[in-house]
Amino acid sequence: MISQENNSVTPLGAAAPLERPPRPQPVTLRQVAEAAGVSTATVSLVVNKKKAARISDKTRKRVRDAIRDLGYRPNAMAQTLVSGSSRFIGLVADAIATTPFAGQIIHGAQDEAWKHGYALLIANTEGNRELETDAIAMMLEYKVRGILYSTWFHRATDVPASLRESDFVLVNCFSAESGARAVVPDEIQGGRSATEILLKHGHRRIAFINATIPAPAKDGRLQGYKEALEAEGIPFDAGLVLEAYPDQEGGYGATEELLKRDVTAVYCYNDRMAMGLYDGLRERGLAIPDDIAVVGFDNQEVIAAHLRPPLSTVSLPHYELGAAGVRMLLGLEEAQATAPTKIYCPTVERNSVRALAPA
Amino acid sequence: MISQENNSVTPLGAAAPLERPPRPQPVTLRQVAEAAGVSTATVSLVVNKKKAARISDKTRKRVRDAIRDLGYRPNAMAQTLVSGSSRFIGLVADAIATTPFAGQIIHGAQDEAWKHGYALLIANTEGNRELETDAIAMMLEYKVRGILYSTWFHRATDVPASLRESDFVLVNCFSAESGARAVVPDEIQGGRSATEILLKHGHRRIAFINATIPAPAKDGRLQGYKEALEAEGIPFDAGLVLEAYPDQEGGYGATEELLKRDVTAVYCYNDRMAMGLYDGLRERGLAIPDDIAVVGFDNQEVIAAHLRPPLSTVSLPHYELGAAGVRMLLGLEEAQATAPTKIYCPTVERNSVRALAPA
DNA sequence: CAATTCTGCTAAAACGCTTGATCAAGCTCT
DNA sequence: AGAGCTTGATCAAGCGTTTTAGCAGAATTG
Repeated sequence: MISQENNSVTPLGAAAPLERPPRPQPVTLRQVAEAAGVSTATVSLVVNKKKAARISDKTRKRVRDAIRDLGYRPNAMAQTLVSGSSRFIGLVADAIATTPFAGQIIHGAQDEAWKHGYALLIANTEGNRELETDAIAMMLEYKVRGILYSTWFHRATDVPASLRESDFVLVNCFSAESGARAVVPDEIQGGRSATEILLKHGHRRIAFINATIPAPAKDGRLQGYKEALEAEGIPFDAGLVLEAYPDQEGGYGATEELLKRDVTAVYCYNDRMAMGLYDGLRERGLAIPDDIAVVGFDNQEVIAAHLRPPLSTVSLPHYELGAAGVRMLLGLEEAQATAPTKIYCPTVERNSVRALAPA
Repeated sequence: MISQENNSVTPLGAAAPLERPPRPQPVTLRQVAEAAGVSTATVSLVVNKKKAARISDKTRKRVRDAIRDLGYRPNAMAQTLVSGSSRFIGLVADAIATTPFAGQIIHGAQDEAWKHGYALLIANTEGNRELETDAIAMMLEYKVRGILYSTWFHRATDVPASLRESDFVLVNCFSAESGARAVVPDEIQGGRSATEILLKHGHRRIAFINATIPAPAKDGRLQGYKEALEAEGIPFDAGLVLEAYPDQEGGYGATEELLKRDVTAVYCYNDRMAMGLYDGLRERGLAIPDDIAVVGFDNQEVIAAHLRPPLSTVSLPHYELGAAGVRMLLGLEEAQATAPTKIYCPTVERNSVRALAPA
């Protein structure tokens, strides 16, 4: 039995639950109109700063005062009802927190949306198809201006049927079929850039530790590597391409094989592999960048910027992906009819590469 | 002057911009009612599965068929207008993408909100006070059920005035003044747990590398360390507490000092410092966990799980923070009147700690 | 000075939905 | 047979805005 001592009127005891006072009903347009002694139409006109409207300065001021005094806030729901479409953009993501990647897409989308007066409505589906359908339904019911459908790693996807009931843009993924607008990172250019970092420091024998798992990134980054070599007139040597699982353990495990290749530099499929490789190299007494230069891919800040030495890498432009997705959705940026729009992957140079001393 | 060639009816050239066909007006309740030959009231009743309503099975079916045929979706804005309060919960964050932390708060909040039929409306303020005010205003206009105000690291904050116009809960931060509900990680317990990992493996001389910058975490984690030692009857030795900037470089730089202390184990303020420390230790030829045991704090997956050896640490429960925030907002979980509600920080044991061989 | 144009403001419909009040039938009781 | 239920459905008001058409009076014009 709970003691009855808590019946005291204002319990100030340590564990007393917070009493939330009921909120007053929000102030409406009508109340403002009454307070200012004008019609609701007038108030609306003032609130929305309609240029065309003819309202005397006197009235205008009275209305504004009333608004301030009452603390009026327009009811966006009512506005939306009238206008037919909300100032929402929906973002459905398959993994919000697994990596910082999705966070950056959200961030970019949110900033850009905000810039154009839109708010972001997000839903996390964890890859669950049913959740996804529900999430899209919810967004549709809220009459979103459009939906950004995003994945945390670059891949092909199929477009859920209900997505077609709204405007939508695929972000960080694409669909083979029908003209769905999409924006993805330019993996090929990224791979080229990564390789070029090494090239421009004089390296000629450059290994590439690719991922084992199939993905657009796997193909694109390899292709970029080839293009960069070719541009320098270096023949592609398939023997210099290794494959490993794209994480720290994979990079670590590839060390042995790598060293057999007698290269002066390595380009890793991603930063996590580079991190593992650092360990492998160090265990064998090899110094970065003096004994071997390393570049990664992804620019995962927590890792790349703080490795010893800091890792040169190529950025996956997730923020830009989100922002570009929004622009495309709003029709501010044109989509290509035939293929996903590719976003540039910028180079980030740190200290894991050094000019090769002439032999 | 733009060339007129684009006037061709359907440009099919490779770079032709995608023509978006105008969307048909969404189907309304009224249209469904007409199609089914009933009143809108009836349709509303069956859509909302009102138990009390008396609708014959025949009618019910006709309505449902019409709904399906027309592809009707309720207009949530209209519903909200009527009901007065939306199914939105707002989340304002000061840094969505800087760390994975905010992502996890969002994730937890979104999952929990969804579970109760709410959608998450998010805004990123980047710490900008003006943006913050705008974001909150927007949420108020959308008549959110309440607002979660979150910070990416645990700290004191002051509550923006406009926040008080709505229900709100502070997440990962707290306010000294007035009874604002808040939920924060239990830093003390976390510090205790971290130390206990070491203790239970037989370590007695345990160093603590604390942060230099003041924060609830700094005090709490230290206090937890003291409590754990005390519980084991080990006198606190201030000489075993170092301080460094809480990142990789800080941890690396602390190595030297640490080794002068002649300890068998270290507890680092966070995983990033531990990562730096790994490098420092390795450079000096010391092996983890054999020569020295290490535990971190935060459980930053990308780092902790993939260091060599994987790092034992304590989790910062960001997901739970977000989820608990939502529950508290919805009144499903009681807030304490006097202090922020503290969320448990779970231990994550990996391989950076080994039982100390008896001397 | 009458005709016209401006100026400042309002009335009222519409947006899509919910819900309490109401109603017409068909039943079941005495 | 009439009173009283029950059943199945409709009516209509109202939620808080926006916006078009229109109106009264003042100012300008010829």
